[in-house]
Amino acid sequence: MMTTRTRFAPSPTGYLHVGGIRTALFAWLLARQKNGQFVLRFEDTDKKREVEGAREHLIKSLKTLGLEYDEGPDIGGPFAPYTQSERLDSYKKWAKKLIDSGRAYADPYTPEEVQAFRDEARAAKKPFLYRNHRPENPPVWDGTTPLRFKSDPKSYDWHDEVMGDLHTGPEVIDDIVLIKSDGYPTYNFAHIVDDAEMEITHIIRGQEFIASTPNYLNLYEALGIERPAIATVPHIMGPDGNKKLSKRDGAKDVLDYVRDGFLPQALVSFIATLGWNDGTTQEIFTAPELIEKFSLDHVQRSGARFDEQRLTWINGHYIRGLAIDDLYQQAQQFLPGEADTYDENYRKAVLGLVQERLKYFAELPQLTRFFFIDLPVDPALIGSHKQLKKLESTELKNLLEQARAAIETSDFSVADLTDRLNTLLETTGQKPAVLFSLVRIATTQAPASPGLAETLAVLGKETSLRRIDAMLASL
RNA sequence: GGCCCCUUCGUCUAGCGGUUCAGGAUAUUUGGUUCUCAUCCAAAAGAUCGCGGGUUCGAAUCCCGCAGGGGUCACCA
Repeated sequence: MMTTRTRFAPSPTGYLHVGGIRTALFAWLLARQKNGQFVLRFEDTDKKREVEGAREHLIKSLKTLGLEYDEGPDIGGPFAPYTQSERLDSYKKWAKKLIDSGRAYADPYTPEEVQAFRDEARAAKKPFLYRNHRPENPPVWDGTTPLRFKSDPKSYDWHDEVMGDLHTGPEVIDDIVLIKSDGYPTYNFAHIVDDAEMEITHIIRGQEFIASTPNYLNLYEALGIERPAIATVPHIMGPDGNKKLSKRDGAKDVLDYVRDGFLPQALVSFIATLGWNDGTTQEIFTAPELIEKFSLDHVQRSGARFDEQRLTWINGHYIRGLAIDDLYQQAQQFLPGEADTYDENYRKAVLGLVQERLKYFAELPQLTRFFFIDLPVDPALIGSHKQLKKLESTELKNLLEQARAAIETSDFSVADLTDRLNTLLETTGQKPAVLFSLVRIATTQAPASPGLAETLAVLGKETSLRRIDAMLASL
C-alpha cells in the first residue's frame, strides 16, 4: 500500500490566519493518522506578492501549534528542493513534454488583447474562455510569452473526499496558463508537477479551488499523471456575516492568539472542531485523539463561522486542566511587571488562585496586580457595594478593626484564617456579605478576587495588615 | 450573467426513512456552592430542520423546483 503523503503549500505572502492553519492541520492529522509524511512546500512563484519574513513566520506558526513536518524547505528531504522557485527545471521539463505532444502552445496575444477578450465576454454576460480565441498557428514558444495548455474540453465526474461526488460540463475547461512570461509557472501547473514528483497522495485545500479542479483533471490526463485524492474543505467564515474569513477583514494571525495567551492545544482543538466532529458529543480533543479520530468524510461541507467565544471557552478549559508547574511555565511571562520582585513560590501561589478564572493569559495583569503592589484605597468599592454602602463609616471602621485584631495573631494558613474569620462572623453577628466583603476590599482594593482566606494567606500577614491599616486611615 | 458548492437553536454541531413534537456544546438568563469574580452543579429559554412541491404507511433525512449565502470565470495562489 502506498504511504500517505500530504502537504501544506502556502505562498510566502503573509501570516497564517485561522482559516489557513486549518488546512495545514487537517493535512497533518491525516499524515500522522496513516503513519505517512507531512510535507511543507513554499509556493513562491509570484515574486510581486512575496512578503519579507513570511517564510520564517509560516514555519514558526506551524511549529508553535505542533504541526511538525517531515520534509520542507528548511529541513530538506528526498524530494528537495521544497521551494518552487528552485524547481524551475522540473516545470520546464514537464512543459516540454506538453509542447512536444502538441498540448501546449505560446500565447501570441498581448495582455491588453487578452483583457479585451475578457471585457467582451463580461459585456455579453458570459464566462470568459480563452480557448474561444485559441490561435490557429501559434508561434514557437521562446519563453518570453505565456505558455498555455491546449485543453481537451469534456465533462468530468469525480469524487472529492469532503464534498462527495462532483460533476461539471466541458464549459468550465479552458486553456490555462502553464508558465508565465516571467518564466515562473502558475500555481495551476506547478502544484500538479510538484505533487506528482513529491508523491503526494492527498491534496487538502480550500473551496476556492473547486472551480478549477476540472482543469487540473484535464491537465493530469495530458501529463499522464495519476491524480492524488482531492479533499476540498469549506472556508471559515467571519464572525459577523457570511463572508470568508480573511486578513482584510481583520482575521488574526494565529501567533497573535498565542501572544494573547491562548494555548496551542486549545487552538488546535478549536480549529479542528470548526467544521469537523467525530459524530459523538465530544467537544474537546487532544492532538493524539484528533490523530486517532480524524476523518475527511466527517468534515463539514458548509462553512463554519469563527466564534471567538468558543475558542475562549476551550482555552479556559485547558488552562484549568494545567498542572501548576506547567501553568507557571507557560503563564509567568504574562504576569504584571511588578511580579518580577517576587519569588517563584509566591508567583506560583498567585497563579494557582487565579487559574480557574483565567480565560487567556493576557488577563493576568488585571487579575493579579493587587498581589504584587498596594493599590490606592478606592472609596468607590464601598460606595457601590449594596450592603456596605448602607453602613456608617464608624461602623465600617469598627468592623475592620475587629477583623484586624482577629487575624493579627494568625499563622496565616488558610485553615487558621478560615477559622478566625468564621469565629468573627459569630462574634460580630455579621453576614459574610458584609464582613468578608469589607476585608476583601480592604486587602485587595480590587472589584474581584479569589476566596478571602486563600487571598490573605498568599498576601501574608505583613501586607494584609498594612492594607487594612491604610483602609482604616481613610475611613 | 455562466458554472459549482452550501442551507438543523445566536454560534459550533448530532442526525445518514420510523426508537426525535430534533440531541449535545457554547453563549444568554435564573437558582445553589459561607463575600466579589470565576469554577462546579442544577434549571430555563432558544430550531415551524431556508421555502414550495413530490415519492412513501411514514422525511430534517430521498427526488424536483425556487430563494438566500458562498466560490469561480487572473500571466494570484
